[in-house]
Amino acid sequence: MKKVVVAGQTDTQSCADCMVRPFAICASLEQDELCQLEQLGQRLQYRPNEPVFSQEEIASFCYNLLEGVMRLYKLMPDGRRQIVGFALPGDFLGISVNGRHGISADAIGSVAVCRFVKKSFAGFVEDRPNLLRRINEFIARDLTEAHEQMVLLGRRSAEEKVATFLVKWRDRLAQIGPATEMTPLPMSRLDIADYLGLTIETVSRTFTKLERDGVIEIVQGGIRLADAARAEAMAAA
Amino acid sequence: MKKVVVAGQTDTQSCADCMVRPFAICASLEQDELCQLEQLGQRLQYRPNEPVFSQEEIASFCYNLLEGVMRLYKLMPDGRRQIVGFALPGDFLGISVNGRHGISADAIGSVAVCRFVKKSFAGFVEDRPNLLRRINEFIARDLTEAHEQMVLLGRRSAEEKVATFLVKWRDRLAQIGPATEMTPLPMSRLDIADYLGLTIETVSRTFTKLERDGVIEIVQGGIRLADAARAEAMAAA
DNA sequence: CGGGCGATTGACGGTCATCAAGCTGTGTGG
DNA sequence: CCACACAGCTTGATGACCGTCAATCGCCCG
Repeated sequence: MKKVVVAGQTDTQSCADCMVRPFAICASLEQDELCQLEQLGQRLQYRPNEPVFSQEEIASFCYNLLEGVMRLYKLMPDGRRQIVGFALPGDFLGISVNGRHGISADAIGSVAVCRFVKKSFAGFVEDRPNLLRRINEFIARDLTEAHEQMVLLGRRSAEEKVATFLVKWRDRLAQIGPATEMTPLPMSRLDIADYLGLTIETVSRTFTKLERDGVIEIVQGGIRLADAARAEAMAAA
Repeated sequence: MKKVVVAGQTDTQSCADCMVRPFAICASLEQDELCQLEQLGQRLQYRPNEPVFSQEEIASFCYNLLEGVMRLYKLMPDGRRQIVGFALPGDFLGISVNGRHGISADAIGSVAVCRFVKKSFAGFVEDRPNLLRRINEFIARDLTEAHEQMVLLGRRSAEEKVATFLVKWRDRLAQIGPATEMTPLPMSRLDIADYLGLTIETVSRTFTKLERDGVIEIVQGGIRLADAARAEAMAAA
């Protein structure tokens, strides 16, 4: 029986049968440590488009994403938005540099997280170099991806941006789940536009152009990479 | 007497009188640890435009930047370049995620670094949670700055990009050295263009426009923020 | 059936890239 | 001492790419 829990309420579910553990920071923990950490975590569920934390907010918690997809973004004072990443199960969120969140995070569809009070989590991490190193690797990976995204934003054309996004998104999904013929796109066109530094219209036009050119096929809720080789060529490096 | 050392040669100089220690990861070390680390580090000097490490190269070393400015960048197969950051004294470089460098790094002017063999450095860090946490904070800060740079690249106009760059560069210099009336720009216009996702012509035009508008004054080797308030308004958030 | 939201398509214009000169300062050699 | 070369920077003319504004479509759901 699946229990539906709304944000703010807790659930009791064991780390033992956590699907994302091999992908999460928890993979660096021994069995007994895992039990200790379990005491600190709280399982929460968020509904579509519900905010999880916000830019400038005091960063009291950090999160393991268990299920669903989140958008991570920054807003400018005049409302312009830049999505800096999409989070998938296994991702660790909420690291902050000055006690406040540098970005905002929303659920895209339904989302389940494992939430920790930052202070107690920090205490747990304190003298566990294994876990510290694992967190290190996670941030370093994020930084590497951020560098690649800068290349995309600063130096690629609209068509290259869209193709690159689709190829990388497919690859990320393949890493955490079974490979599928169809690549689901849970985020809206507007989300994609704000991720790629484009407008929604340009994204839409580029999708249809790629479809006309036989590179992709647009299907309900996602796309199919009809000519993966050509898409990968556009995404080169 | 100042000793000039070229890349590949060593120098013996003590961490005790290291100017950048308070800004570097070393600030988290006790006196005795500092001495141990000193055994592992090697002081090296690089000439203007000399590469320090390169994308895809096996990452055998990591570096503390002691003096000078470096450009950190990624190259696309067709030669397009995106500068992902400029490094200043105190910065820690060479973190890699898969054993290979994700970016390239050059000296811009003359540069001095403290170089460590990654393996021995990793051994030193191993069971020093203080240092691990400090490195964590450094990467997290880099990631936060990367997020801000994504907003700039994806969502700001050319004028906003240049103004933002100048304001932030001035602020960074102020943090590690004495505040000065003139803001030196050791990097070329092309470097600035490749950092902001623009062409050199657009950067040049924007500089002259900002000067005509009384926002900046272009001087030998740098600029003066004539109307800092207006520049900061353009850089808002 | 009608309302509403997300996506698509079209017409148009602006911003910034491209191509091409010309400029400025610095170093070099006759 | 001046001509010259060269690299970095600036300026100008032109146009492409993508943003803006607006209309329409398709789909879901009440």
